This record gives sequence, C-alpha cells and structure tokens, in this order.
Amino acid sequence: MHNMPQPHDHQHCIDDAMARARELCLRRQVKFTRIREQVLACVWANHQPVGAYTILEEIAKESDRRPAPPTVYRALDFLLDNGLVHRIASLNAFVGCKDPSHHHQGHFLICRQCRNVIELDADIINSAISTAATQYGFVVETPCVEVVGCCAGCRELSDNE
Amino acid sequence: MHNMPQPHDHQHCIDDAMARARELCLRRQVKFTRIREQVLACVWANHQPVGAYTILEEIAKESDRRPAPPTVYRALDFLLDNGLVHRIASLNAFVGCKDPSHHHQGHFLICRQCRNVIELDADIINSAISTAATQYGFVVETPCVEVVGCCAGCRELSDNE
DNA sequence: AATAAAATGTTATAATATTGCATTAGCGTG
DNA sequence: CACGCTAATGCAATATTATAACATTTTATT
Repeated sequence: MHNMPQPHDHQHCIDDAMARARELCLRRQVKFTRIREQVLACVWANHQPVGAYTILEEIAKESDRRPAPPTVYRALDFLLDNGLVHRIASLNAFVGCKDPSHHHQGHFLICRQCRNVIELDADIINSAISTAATQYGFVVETPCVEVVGCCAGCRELSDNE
Repeated sequence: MHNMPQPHDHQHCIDDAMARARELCLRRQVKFTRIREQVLACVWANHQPVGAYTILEEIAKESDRRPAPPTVYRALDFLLDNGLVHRIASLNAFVGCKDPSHHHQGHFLICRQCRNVIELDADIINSAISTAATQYGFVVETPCVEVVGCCAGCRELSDNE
C-alpha cells in the first residue's frame, strides 16, 4: 500500500481500499452502508480527484437510481470523518486516502497533465511548516498542502516528444 | 510592510497596499480602474479572507450601485494576475498580497479563531515540499499551502481565560 | 471625430454545497 | 414480536461560488 501513480495494478488498489474500509468500519463500529461503499468505490475508480456531482452521475449510471446531492455529500462526509477519503480544496474534489488507519491531513502532489494525485505525509513538510509558523507565534492544527506540478510519468512522456 | 496580525495600525496597511497597487499598475502599464480599486480596498479592509459575494455587497453599500458577479470576478482576476491578491482555495476567498512586486504563491496561516491570515513565503517550506516531491519524481510548479491553526493573539486571549 | 482594444454591464446559467424536514432501516429492550 | 429510539437516507428547495456569452461603454490613439 503506497502512493501509486506510475503504472500499477489498479484493481489491486481498489480491492485493497474497499477491504480496508470494510475492516476499519467494523472495528470502529460504524456502518459501511451501500451508498458509502458506492461513493468510496467511485472515488477509488482511479487516482484522479473526483467531484461530488461526478460521483452522483456514476452512481446514477450503475444503479439506475439517482442519489440526491445531500446523499452523496453525506456519504462523503462520513468517509472524510473516517479518514477514508481526502478532499482536495483547490479542486473541490475527492481522492481515496492511502492510509485511513491513522488520522492525518496528508500532502498532495497533483499532476497538471494526467491529473493523478500522489498522497504523501512527509514529516519534513510538516516540520517546515511548523518551524515557519512558530516564528509568528502561530500554532499549526491542520496544514493543507496541495502541490500542482508534473509527475514522473508525464515528464517521461513529454521528454520523448 | 510585513505579515501583520498582532495589533497594528491597519489604516497604514490599507494605505500602503493601495499606494503599492497604484504604483505597480502604473509601472506595468495596466489600468487600476475604479472597480479594481474598490475590490482591492475591500480585500484590504482587514486581514481576513473575503468572498467575492461579500465584496459585491460591500461595494453595493458604498456606491449604491450593485456590480454583477462577473464584474467583481473580473476585477479579482486582474488583481490575482497582477499578484495584488491571493486566493485561499480552502476558503473560496481572497486576501491582499503583502508583496505584489514579485510573483509568488505564498503560504498562508489561517487562524481558526479570529480568521486572520498571515502570509509567508518561507523557503524552508518550499524546499521541504520540493525535497519530498522529488522522491516521487514529481516536479513542483505551484505549491499551495494553507495552514489552519491558532495565531499568537488568540492563544494569548484564550490563555487568560 | 473615427477606430480599435480593453473594460465593464447584463442576463443567464453552471457547478458546488447545504438546510430542513419526511421517511426508512437497523437495533436494543421490554 | 411490537415498540420505540437512533442513525441513515430520501427529497425538495435553496444557498454559495463561479463562468459563459454577448451588448455596451470607456479609453487610448490616430
């Protein structure tokens, strides 16, 4: 279980993520209901952030029942609360969390080109932020780091042009 | 000219910001029109991020003419392009830029309590991000760092409770 | 004054998100 | 099992943020 992008067996990502979610909900005694499962599956369909209304459409396609926006948002809220997905503020979109077992905000590398997101949780970034913040007497609670750039795969591709 | 919050003469901030803007637009040969000036003044009214529609309302109050949303957004786009304001993605809101003379994305410390924003541009953060990103072959273009926490002033206040 | 470019006005609408209330499902207790 | 409680979902309406498309006005320049 890692941060992916770079060619990989994505079905494995999905299966893993769903299994982890099921297990985690069991352990926490919270309910992994159908809609929550559908939404999570949708988020994990790939490593690109997906918007709430896209999720809604996807579910409408699959299940010939169209959930209303609040239904999707509530499922997303549940998943966010349980650390199963992250929200990318700069994109108004959601990605699966690579490690829901411990709460963390995570840092996100967003490829401008393929739009894939790599999730990190780099101590070096957190401490840099804390250090800088401390100089202003500011105590960090939740850092939000969303970095747009170009991933290895895409640079390789454009190099070969 | 610095990052403020902590009690300070805010009129000075405003005057400075407006003067810098005027001068910078002159130098760049771009127009600092009335609506742009109004929007910038609104953003600088305090150190809290302000939403586009709030700006719209403020201007409606002052000038008994209500600009339409695109008018405000276009002014904001101009100000963003010229580095005179920053957009805080996680809040869908805008703050004045402390140093419009050179382009930079900036890092933001957002106080959960008073909602004031301190703008930094800390090399230590940028290099931490680059270092972490490089490990995944990711090349950073525009880092976006928005940190929620508690500022010095607010901690002092709550300590005295 | 004529013209072109830039800026603004105007209307409509898209995209994202939430509120409030009705209904249903799941679960524990008597 | 029936009851009642709580959590979850359904549903309608609406709030909030943002943009598209096109008309008009302003400005700078000739």
